[in-house]
Amino acid sequence: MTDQRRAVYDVLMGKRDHPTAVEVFTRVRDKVPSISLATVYNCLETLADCGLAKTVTDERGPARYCPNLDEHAHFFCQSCGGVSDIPLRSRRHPEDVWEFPKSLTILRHEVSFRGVCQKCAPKTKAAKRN
Amino acid sequence: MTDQRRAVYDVLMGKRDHPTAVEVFTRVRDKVPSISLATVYNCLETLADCGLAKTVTDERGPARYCPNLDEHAHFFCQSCGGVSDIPLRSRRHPEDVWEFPKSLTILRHEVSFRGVCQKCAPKTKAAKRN
DNA sequence: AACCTAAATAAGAATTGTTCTTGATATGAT
DNA sequence: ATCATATCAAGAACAATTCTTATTTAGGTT
Repeated sequence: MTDQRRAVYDVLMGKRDHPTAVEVFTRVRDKVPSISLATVYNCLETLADCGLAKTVTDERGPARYCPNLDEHAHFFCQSCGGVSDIPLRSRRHPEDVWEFPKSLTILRHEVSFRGVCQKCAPKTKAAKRN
Repeated sequence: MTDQRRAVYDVLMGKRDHPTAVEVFTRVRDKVPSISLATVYNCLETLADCGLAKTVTDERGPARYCPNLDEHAHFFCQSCGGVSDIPLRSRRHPEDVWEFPKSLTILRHEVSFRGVCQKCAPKTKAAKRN
């Protein structure tokens, strides 16, 4: 545990959103001004490997990092780019919906939903009228 | 519909796998030797926009293109990089498993599973013994 | 407390996959 | 045939990430 890792971890836990590596970088520089972006990438990867954070990707956009360790999916707003967590229903599993071939060993899954968030819904309707 | 789009479409339909843009490019050059990679990207994007193909992404790897238009998820083998389709159980929906906030308008979803395929399972076990 | 070794860091170059720019070509309506 | 619009090829540009190298640091051992 180094100063840099501690600072990256604190930044991630301090604000429960889904920052990119660059966003973490700008936030963490307040605490450790000398930190480099490469180190932020390294620290985030280390935290993810340790199970202290999750990596989230929206198509080909920058990777984002999520401090929520519960099993959950993600929602991406097409309009504002916002990301939010979607919880699993209790006692439900992806196997309830998808038919897994027995020959496959499933180790993890990543579920992403795309659409429009509440805040953006009015804008989108207005845009459709044009 | 141009020669290039037709050729890209034929290539995608001709082999039911999940090629990257570069793989499509090398296959399609047999038919249209003068085609450029940028045009392959354009054609694939056009096909995806028309609903004739789906775009599939595995974390930060290259985008892949899928000719299977049925609703399905994807499985990525961590060992060999292979991609396969996972069908939806009949009359099941993601809402059965995840608790969608009513405030969100869900337009589409993307579900990815990761693990080890049948072919790679023995190798992986052997590797674990080391 | 000084020393040692492996691991982590900073800085910037390099890489990867994709998108953009430009001028040339082709297509379809008039 | 002419013109407007869309597509194409070629390669430059771009964004996000990873790699390389030299330096620094953590943390265990004397």
